[in-house]
Amino acid sequence: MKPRKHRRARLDLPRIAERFRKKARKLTGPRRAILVALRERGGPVTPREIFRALEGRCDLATVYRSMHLLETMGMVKRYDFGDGQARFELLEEGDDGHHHHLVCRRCADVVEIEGCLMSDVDRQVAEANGFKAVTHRLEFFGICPECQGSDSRGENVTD
Amino acid sequence: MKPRKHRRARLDLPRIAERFRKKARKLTGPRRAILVALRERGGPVTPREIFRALEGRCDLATVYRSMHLLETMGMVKRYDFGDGQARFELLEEGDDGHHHHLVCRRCADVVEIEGCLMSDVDRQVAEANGFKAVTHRLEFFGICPECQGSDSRGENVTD
DNA sequence: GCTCCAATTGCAAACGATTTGCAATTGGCG
DNA sequence: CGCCAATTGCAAATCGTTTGCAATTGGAGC
Repeated sequence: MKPRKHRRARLDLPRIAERFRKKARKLTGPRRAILVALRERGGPVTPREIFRALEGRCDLATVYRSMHLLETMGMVKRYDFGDGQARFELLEEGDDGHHHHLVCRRCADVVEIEGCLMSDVDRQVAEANGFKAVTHRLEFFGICPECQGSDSRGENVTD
Repeated sequence: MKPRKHRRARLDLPRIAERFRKKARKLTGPRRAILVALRERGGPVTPREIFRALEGRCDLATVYRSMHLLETMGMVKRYDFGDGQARFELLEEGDDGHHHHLVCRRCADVVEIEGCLMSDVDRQVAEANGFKAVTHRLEFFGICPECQGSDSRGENVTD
């Protein structure tokens, strides 16, 4: 069995209900289910995957709407692996989710890269170009250990 | 007038025709026009922008098909700024196009960042995780000098 | 220059991810 | 327990991109 690749954020429902209440939002059945599904996975998940995991307990449109809400509430972070679908990762409260991923081009398996290797590059880039509020988007792509043996073509995640 | 932000690759038509011929491809009117449009811009362009620049001289589907072809021929490089549309940049022969961009979140203006600041990070990431053939995708986002004065909300390119 | 045929194109329909309008449903505060 | 704004499901709409197909066109060979 492979080692766990993603930590599973706690799901402090009372605290979450609290955060919803503060914004006059409801902690509904579908939303609760989505949060659970997100925690189950730990890593980045596509809306469709969440939808499938929910087995009819919630509509796909609702998943999308919920992801938007959770994103604005800072409860999930959106990632883009360049394959045309968004991915969302549950965040611990207070975590800004700034880290990067290493994605297998064959099996789409995702490894979390610890720590942002680019701490001050944003600042350098900002200064060098007169920009403000510079952030970046960085993801790595490669072939994972399991896929290195298998012969060339598989599903391609990106590039 | 703003300084030019992107170098304009030469358009050595005879040489290009040569490269097409070698692959039994035709250097057609639409393709020639697309190449010219790409050179005009210099920087990353969306298929739709190319289409508009061509003013009916070629269908949008043809633009897409051409971009695929040019990409496989190594004549353009595809970039993803996370706003749901692809961008393509004309490459000089021999250039692998590996550089990054700084995109204004307000006006979508793009500045080229010289040199890849991540020369050996790919290798480090590969080794640390047992992956092979690791590459990365990195783009910066911020607010450009021109947009820093204008008050908050404008069109949002990403994030 | 002219022929011929594979490569290419335009057009319209198909697609897949995501968004939205709307009427029916539902949390949660009073 | 009731009310009402927030939310949901469903279907239709959007948007970027791809594809099927019949008509068109480069360019290699004559």
